[in-house]
Amino acid sequence: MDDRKLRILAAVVDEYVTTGEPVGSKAIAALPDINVSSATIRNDMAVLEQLGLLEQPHTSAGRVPTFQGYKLYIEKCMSGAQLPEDEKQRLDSMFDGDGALTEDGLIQSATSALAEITKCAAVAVNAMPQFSVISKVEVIPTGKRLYVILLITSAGNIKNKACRLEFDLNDEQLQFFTAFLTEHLHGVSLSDLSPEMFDQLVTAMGAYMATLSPLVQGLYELSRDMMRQELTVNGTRNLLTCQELKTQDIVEFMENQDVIMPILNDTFSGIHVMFSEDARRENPQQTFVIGNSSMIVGQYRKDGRTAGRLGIIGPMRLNYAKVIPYLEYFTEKISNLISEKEDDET
Amino acid sequence: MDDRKLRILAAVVDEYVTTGEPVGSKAIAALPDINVSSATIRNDMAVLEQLGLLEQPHTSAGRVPTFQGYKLYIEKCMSGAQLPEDEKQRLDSMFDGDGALTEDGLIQSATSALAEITKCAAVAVNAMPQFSVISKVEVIPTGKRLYVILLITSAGNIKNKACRLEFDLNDEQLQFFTAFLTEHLHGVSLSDLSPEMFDQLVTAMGAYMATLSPLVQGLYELSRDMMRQELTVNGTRNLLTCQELKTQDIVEFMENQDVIMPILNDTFSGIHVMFSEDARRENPQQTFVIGNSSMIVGQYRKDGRTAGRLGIIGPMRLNYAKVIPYLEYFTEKISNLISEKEDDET
DNA sequence: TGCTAGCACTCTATCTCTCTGAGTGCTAAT
DNA sequence: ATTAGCACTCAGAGAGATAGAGTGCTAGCA
Repeated sequence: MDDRKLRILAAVVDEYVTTGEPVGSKAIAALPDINVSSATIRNDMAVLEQLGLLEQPHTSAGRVPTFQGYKLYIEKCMSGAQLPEDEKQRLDSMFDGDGALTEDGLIQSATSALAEITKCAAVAVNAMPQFSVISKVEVIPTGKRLYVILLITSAGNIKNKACRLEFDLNDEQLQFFTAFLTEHLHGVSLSDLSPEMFDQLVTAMGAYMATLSPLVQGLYELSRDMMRQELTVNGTRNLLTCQELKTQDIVEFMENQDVIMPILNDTFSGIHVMFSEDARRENPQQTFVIGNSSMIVGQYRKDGRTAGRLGIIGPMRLNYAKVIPYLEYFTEKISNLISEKEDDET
Repeated sequence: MDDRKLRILAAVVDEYVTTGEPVGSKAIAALPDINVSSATIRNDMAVLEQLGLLEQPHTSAGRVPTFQGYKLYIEKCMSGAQLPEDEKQRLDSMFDGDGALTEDGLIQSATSALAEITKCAAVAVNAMPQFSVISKVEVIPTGKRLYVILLITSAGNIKNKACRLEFDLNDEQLQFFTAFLTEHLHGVSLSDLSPEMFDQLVTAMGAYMATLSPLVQGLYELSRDMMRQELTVNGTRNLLTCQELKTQDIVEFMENQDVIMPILNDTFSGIHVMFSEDARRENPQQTFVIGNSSMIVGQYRKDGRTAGRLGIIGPMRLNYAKVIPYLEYFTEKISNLISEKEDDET
């Protein structure tokens, strides 16, 4: 695999990515940094095709990269692609405005910005929040027999849930319950909460059991709610405009977005590019719903530990050299912003 | 407009709705309850066409209803269409399960069920919540310089927001602030909250002003958040499978769902059917983004007063006789369930 | 040995032409 | 008022024909 062949591969990818048409030998010969004739290029292309890096839609058409071609391109031809400095600044200013942004908010803006910029779908999941612990449980009366349970974790997640009881609680009961919950749940990891544990809680309440068990039930549901990994998807509609993706597939993905969860969770460190063809070969039960698509995943960290993943789903024909730096930027940015916060708090 | 012509119109609509093909005179003559020859039907159809109720895609094709044809059909030919009793029961059981369902939850299940059943997009908005009043404001310390504001309205809406202060509050400050807020805000209608009012609040706090103003700011944002009418849209993807709707239009709608808000808010009482062609004629700045579509809107009530609207957006070629009873059912069901709750509470 | 010019060949996309059949409108008969 | 019959229209499918982009191969050149 000499240098010229790599340059030709890169040229085919670049050209195809921008035009969407199969690339012929003449078009490549016309490029300024290629100084051989089209015949030579034809020979090289034939070799690249034998290596499985290029393919022809039909005999008399130009060449198109295969997913292996893209892989090699990403690996060898675009190392160190960077976001221009002014673009970085433009994006930075987008985040400057609101210092009080929550992690959810950051993920929302990042995915929607990524989707907008790349014209792809952008996805994110938080890491399994099993290690965060309960930092506060509060029960607040809000109306006749109506109570709100407030659950707050060390990771700063807040959720509430309304509960209706059979009877009103008096102050003593309320105080007992709040104290009871704080005693038993403060500092407990979400992953340690089990139905059994809640059963034990209910029995441990003794005389209050009957009255308060709906609240415990509510609390259990709330904790389950918090345990759930949240999948954020933005810009799926962008995919509808790519002709190389089947509308059918996109609709299927819209209807059943969760199928990408295992893929997102499996990814190793760094930026990872996957292709649907590839995935289908390794793992016949199609987790990758959309044919001819690729998925690029990176992770964001909170104080050095993976806190979630951010990715792009788009057609295989994608401007990787442009898109990957953006993804790198956003994961880095989110990591900084949420870690900064944590610093700030402790 | 004699009875036979109406029957022919109905037959064309029914046939076209099921097959999607223009309907010819022979097809109608073959129907059991039509006992005239195809030539007679041709004559009648020509009249219906002159009246603007039917049209031909091209000279040698069958007839297709115009939106005015659908209108007349809905008005004259399908009065009293009802949901079969067993279907009602099936749906009833869907709601039976969870008595603790919130209004939001009900809207979610109703729109997704409607979307599923009708294969259209289902939409809902709550009525402007300007009349609900604040029933509780709470400030809860949750970490170093970190506070959660909890806002609850008489309508049972609960929202929280995290706020970070410059300094920690001591107990006295916290108590003062809670009492202060309760005094000034309890029973105040959301629509009366204005930036000016919050400014006054801040100045009225006197010495506490500097410390607490971020909380007041947070509270203001929270109240704005609650004032927002929430648009729920479900099943837009269903529209992608209708060939008579342009993908382009659907994508535009997905990107900018809010444009239907004014339409939803304008509707009068009862079930209302609107057609994009119609709307475009009356109101050239296209609020109805999707061409060839129709929108059916009904309202749900809470204790007799309109509490929100529920609607379906689909192609003009829609089985109105099937869909409208479903919409009626769901609006009625939601009205009952949320009103029941209100009874229960007061 | 590596590169290039030239040429015959392949194959898709596009255009035109024709043909078929569904459906109509009109007229004359019942 | 209804119907049978007939000529007419027009979209859509199918069949060639054509153009042009791109290839592989061969022979010649540095």
